[in-house]
Amino acid sequence: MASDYHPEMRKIFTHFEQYIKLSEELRNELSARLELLTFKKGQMVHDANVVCTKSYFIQNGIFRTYFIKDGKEVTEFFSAEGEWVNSPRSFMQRKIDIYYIDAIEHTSTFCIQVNNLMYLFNHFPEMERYARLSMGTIFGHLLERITSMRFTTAKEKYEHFLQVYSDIHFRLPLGMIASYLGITQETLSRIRGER
Amino acid sequence: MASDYHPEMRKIFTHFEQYIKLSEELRNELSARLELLTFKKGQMVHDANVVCTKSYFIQNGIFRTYFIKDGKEVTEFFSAEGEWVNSPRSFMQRKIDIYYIDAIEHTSTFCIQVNNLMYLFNHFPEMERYARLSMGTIFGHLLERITSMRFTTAKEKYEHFLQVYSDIHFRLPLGMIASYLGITQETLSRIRGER
DNA sequence: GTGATTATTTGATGCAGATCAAAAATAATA
DNA sequence: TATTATTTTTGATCTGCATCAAATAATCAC
Repeated sequence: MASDYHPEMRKIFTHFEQYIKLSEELRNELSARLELLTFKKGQMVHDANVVCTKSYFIQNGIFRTYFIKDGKEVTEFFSAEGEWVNSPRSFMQRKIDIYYIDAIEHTSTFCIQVNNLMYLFNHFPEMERYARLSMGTIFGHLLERITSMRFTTAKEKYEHFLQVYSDIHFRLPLGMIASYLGITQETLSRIRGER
Repeated sequence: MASDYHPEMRKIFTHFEQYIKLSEELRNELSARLELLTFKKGQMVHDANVVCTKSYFIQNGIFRTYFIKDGKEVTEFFSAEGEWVNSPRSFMQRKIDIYYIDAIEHTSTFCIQVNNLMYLFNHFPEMERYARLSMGTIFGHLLERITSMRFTTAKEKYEHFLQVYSDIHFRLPLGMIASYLGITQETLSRIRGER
C-alpha cells in the first residue's frame, strides 16, 4: 500500500492505472526505468536533427512540439501535465523527423529511454495493452483535431481550441497558438480583440 | 506451410505478419473469427446512429468514412485494400459517434466482431502488440494529414492528396475529395481544369 | 435506350483572412 | 530602471476561395 517509490511517481502510476492494473513487479520496473528530469523555460527537449530516443511524461509544465516551415516555427502540439511527449514517428520508427520540442515554461518530467520501454513491452504484456489503449485516446483527439481544422472559420477554430485547452490556454503565447491553428497572429489578435 | 484456411485469408495474414509472427494457433483463431463480407457499391457499412461493433479489413474495393455537417456529407477518410475500417471512437469506446461508412465501389472484406477481437487481445498478447504497432502507422498518417491541412493552399492540399492516394484517387468522386480536403467542389474542379 | 438524377464545370461576385507595414505593449537582460 | 529584444496590436490593402447561380456532362433507373 504505502510505497517506497519516489513520491513524485504517484501521478504517473495513476495515469497507467487509468488503463491497466499495475503489479508490484511492474511498479518496480517502472520506478527503476523512469528518470526525473526538469527543463527550464525555453530549453530544448528534442532536436529534429537527431532520432528521438526518449519519451517524457509531464508532471507539470508545458511542452511545445513544433516544426519549421518557410523559416517559421509552426506549433504541432501543446502538451501538459499527465501527457507523454516525444517526436512520435521518430520515437516509434527510430528515424529522423521534422519535430522540435521545447519547454514553454519550467517543466518537470519523467523520462524513459526507448530501449527501456521496449524491455517493458517485451516482459509485461499489460504494457502493450496500456500502449494500445492510451494511443486510442490520443487517436480520438487527433480525429477531433482534423475535423475541427476543416470548414471552420478562424474564430470557430479558436473557440474549439479554447475548449480543448481550457486549462492551459492562458499560459500559451499568442503567436504559438496562431500557428497551431493555422492562422496568422494578426487574425488571432483581432479575434481576441472583438468586444 | 500449405494452409487449409480460406484462400482469401492470405492477404490479411500477410498484413498481420508485417507486425507480428502468426502462430498456428492464432491463425486458427483468426480464421474462425473473421467473416468474409462483401458490399455493393453505395451500400451502407456503418450507421452513425448505432455503436460500431465490427471492424472490416478491406480485401479489395474502397470504403468512405464520412459525417454530416450542415446537412452535407463530409468525407473523413477513404480506405482501400489492406486497411482496417471502423468508426474509431465508436468501436474502441463502445459509444455512438458521428461517422457513417459506406462502400464507394463493390468491396469485399473480412469482418471481426469487437467481442471476438477482445477475446484475441485477452488470449494473444501478440495481438496487443499488433494493435499497438499498426496504430502507430496510422498515427503517422494522421500527423501528416494534420500538417498538410494547415497553411497549404487548396492546390497544395490537392497535390498532397494525390500523393497519399496515388493508387486510388482516380476512383474517387470529385465532390467527396473536395469535402475530404475541406474545399468546395467548384474550387477543386477549377484546380483540375488548370491546363 | 430514354428520361431523370446526380455530378461536374463554368461564370460572376463578395468577403474572410493573408500580407505588408509600423506602432504599442510586454518581457528579457544588463 | 534603462535598454534592447520580443510579442502583440492596429491599420490599410490585396487575393484566394467561398458562395450563389446556372449550364453541361455523366450516371442511374426503368
